[in-house]
Amino acid sequence: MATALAVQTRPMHTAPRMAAIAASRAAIARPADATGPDAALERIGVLLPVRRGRTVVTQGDPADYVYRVMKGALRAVKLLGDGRRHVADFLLPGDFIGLTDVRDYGHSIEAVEDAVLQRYPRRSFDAVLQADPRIGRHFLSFVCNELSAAQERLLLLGRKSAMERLAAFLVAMADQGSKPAGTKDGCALAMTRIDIADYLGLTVETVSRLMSQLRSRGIIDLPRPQDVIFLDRTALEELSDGAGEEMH
Amino acid sequence: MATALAVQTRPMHTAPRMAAIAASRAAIARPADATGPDAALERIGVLLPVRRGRTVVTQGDPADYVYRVMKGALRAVKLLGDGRRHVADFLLPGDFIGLTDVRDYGHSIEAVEDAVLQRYPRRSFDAVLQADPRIGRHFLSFVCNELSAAQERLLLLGRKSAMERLAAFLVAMADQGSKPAGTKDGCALAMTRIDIADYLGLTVETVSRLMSQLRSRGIIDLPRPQDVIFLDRTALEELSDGAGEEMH
DNA sequence: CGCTATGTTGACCCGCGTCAATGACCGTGG
DNA sequence: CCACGGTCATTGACGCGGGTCAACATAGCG
Repeated sequence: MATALAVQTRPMHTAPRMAAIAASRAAIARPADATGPDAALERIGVLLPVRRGRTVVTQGDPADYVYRVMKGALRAVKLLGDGRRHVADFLLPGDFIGLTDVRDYGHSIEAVEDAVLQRYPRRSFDAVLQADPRIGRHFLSFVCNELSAAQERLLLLGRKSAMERLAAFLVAMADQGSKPAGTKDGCALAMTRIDIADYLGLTVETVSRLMSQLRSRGIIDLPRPQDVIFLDRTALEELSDGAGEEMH
Repeated sequence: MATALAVQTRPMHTAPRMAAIAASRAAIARPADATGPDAALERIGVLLPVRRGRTVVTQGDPADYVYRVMKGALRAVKLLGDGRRHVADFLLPGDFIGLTDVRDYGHSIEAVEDAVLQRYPRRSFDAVLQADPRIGRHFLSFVCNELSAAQERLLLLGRKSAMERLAAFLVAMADQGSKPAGTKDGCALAMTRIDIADYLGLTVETVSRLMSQLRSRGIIDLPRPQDVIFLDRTALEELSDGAGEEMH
């Protein structure tokens, strides 16, 4: 999905410290590619295993490192003072957890399941960007895709019903990788219902009820809570559109 | 699914968590500066006046141009097939439109009021980026800030009440420039209630009712629908936090 | 001048949140 | 091995915030 981005300039004298950010999933297993960021980054990175439930970075802490997800799944969480919780994103292999030209992390990052990260000191990361402008272009492209995805999510949170959100979520999860063992179509959800609810702007109860409803309507099967098997993907996709294709 | 992130929070007390609207406007009228993007872009751009209500680009059209807002205000709109409407962002002087590596525009861009844009052919724009890596780094920084703002807006749409959204919106609009003539604090709203509602994920009626409620509580004054005068900014800011500061 | 877009307000209602109870699963310790 | 406590998921009963529908006022504009 394309996106018209609105980007704002600011006076040049506040020179931005370069940094990395969020990137769309980049090919991790790709063979060494001198033009991509992979080769250059590998040299400055350290592998870091993370156990399920552990917090990698905390919202508000100084952003001294950039991370890249190699394996597993994590969540980016924001909290409000009264306990409300928002999952800004789920991070999967290839994603970057990083920084911008700002000093502090904007979210806490927690492991949804056991994960492996690669960690780059920010200084080194900046140096790599500095050394090769082409890498900067790659990241610009990545971040633009991130922004585009975030804006689709704004539409979802701002204008879609609970069922539309959940159906879209399930389809997206299925399209992006892990499926329940030995099934043709579906998704294996590493995260809990609470995480899903906080990601979709709903409550656990609503997510749970909608899952049950999808099952009773014969659209999905739920052998276990975390395994969703699609019995009727077309129906799911229609539900995610509100049964009306996006209009241009 | 989207992915990644880890961007920051805004320089805080000003315009807390309001999206892309806030932040420093670009120094458009600034004298030529050889190190910034302004000088290089000026040479390839053409001035383009746009009347209120006119559509500059249409969602789904090929993204052949990049625009920069020089004057006025525009909105980035997405539509769903059943008529639901979502305003992804308001674009103000200094903002860029169409900055993406994707082929098509993801939103329609319409003028909220008479505006002036500068238009750059994408080819030329890319060439400028190519020619000077520093400009690319500036844009990387800009897009990161955009992404960060979008993620604040995700929190707003996903987890905040109608009043919190409106209060945050008003404060952000006030912090970002135009005030009603001859007042100390407040904001002049170029957009309609419908635009505000579609931006905040609400309905016109709700926005209107909340405005009236703020007035009857003595927090704002509304001499005209589009002029909001702050009688008690502190109260507004507390409302925008849900009366509980963001927790880290 | 009407005509249409916009804003405000009221009455009603429904989707989803809230509160509560129950059961399944899981890791831990006796 | 089972007992036990904690987390997670599901389901029901109920209520409210905000959406829907409708009426009316106001303002810009041809």
